[in-house]
Amino acid sequence: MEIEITRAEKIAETLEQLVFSGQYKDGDRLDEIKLAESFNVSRTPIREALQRLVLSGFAEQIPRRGVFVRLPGPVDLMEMFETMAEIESACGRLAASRISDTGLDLLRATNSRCQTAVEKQDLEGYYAENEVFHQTIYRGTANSFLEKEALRLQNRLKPYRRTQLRFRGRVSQSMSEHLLIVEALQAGDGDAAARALRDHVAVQGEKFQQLMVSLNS
Amino acid sequence: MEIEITRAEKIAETLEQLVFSGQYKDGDRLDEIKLAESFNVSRTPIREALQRLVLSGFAEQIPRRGVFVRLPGPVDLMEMFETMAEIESACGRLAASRISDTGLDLLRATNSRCQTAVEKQDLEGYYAENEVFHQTIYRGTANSFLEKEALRLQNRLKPYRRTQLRFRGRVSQSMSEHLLIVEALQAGDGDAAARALRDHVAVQGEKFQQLMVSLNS
DNA sequence: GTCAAGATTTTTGTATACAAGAATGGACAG
DNA sequence: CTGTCCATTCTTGTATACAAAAATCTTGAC
Repeated sequence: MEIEITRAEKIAETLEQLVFSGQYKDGDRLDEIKLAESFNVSRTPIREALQRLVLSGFAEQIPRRGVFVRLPGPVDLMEMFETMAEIESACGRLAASRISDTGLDLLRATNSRCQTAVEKQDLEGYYAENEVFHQTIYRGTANSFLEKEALRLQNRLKPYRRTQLRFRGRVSQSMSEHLLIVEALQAGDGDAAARALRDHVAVQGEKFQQLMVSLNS
Repeated sequence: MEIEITRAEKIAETLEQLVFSGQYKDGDRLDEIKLAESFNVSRTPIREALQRLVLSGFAEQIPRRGVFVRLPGPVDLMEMFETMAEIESACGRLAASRISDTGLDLLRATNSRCQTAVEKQDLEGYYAENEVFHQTIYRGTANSFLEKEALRLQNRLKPYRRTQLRFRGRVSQSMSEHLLIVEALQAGDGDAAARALRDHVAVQGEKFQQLMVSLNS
């Protein structure tokens, strides 16, 4: 973790969390003055934080009008899940021929911690370990640029990934998919790893879509 | 093209161009005061523009120290080319089953304009049409999020893509690769399109690497 | 009562002022 | 002559002031 000194960065992070946590609704205007008051700072660091939100895609700026939160709609989310599936697939392909033995060990260890969390019904633990599992694969690509891109998208989708786990049996299915992924990586089979990861993530999108449909009916 | 009203945005774009065009060297400090003077504005819009550069990855900010241009080194570029290859590959896979007939027509038309440019030895024309060719495939994914990501990376790599064309025979090879891609998309063969596009872009990275090596010797 | 045009207020974008940390340079000890 | 410590200067980060554009409100005509 980097140490962040400036107030603007702290504010940006806090604002991201606020938008993440659903404090704001889509289209809400992020009032510079009110934010400045609530953070007890001037408008300057607030404006810098807002810029960060806009550049990260969490908000939209309309010149001379203000900054408005832009929460992804169902279509956006499906597109993002699909993109994530492809990126993770690419990570799998590259990692298959590059991941180190310690990386594989870490993968297996994380996976068993995942399993333990499942048995304990510890959903929070599962989320955390699952994230590490995927991050280990990103790292395994030995491509720090791709790794960063993957991390960015993973973070962006984080609030929506949990929804899939509401489906009965999804967690255990997910675990067996993890095993498939590990095997493919271990065997150095890039195509298999790519396929396994694409399917694994794509399922999340499909589950998410199912949820959307069911909520609309 | 969006209309951009604020000075900060204009400045950000100009600064990006300046960094692109090699006006600055890696590690150069972007002096707020000097920039403000040269743009005839105050530090405020300059700071906003610098933030944009940092968020786009063109520069790095060290708190209380300043903003420094961060040009990608050979390793960074190889990683970016590799990532681009995977993203284009994903675009090909998705576009194969989704691209419209008009999209395919556009692809073929662009390709023949590419060919014309080659015959005319019009490198600039070739660059432009080649870009459109790939952008048409991005569009064909019917996934605007992925399309945007692909465009972002394409833009980021633009200054470095041309280097590959210095190699004898590369242009004609590239054209035949394009044909392969169009055929796969037309046939709706996702795997073939993915493979063809991955290889097509990966070659660029390899050629780039060759160039790097030859320059270092 | 409704709508429109103008005045007022509010808000964003920019400039400037100020505070605090970092870089620089010089004095002094060794 | 060299290295260290302190003072000065410079730069960034933040606050405030001002300008311009948008939003809102008021007033008056119909």
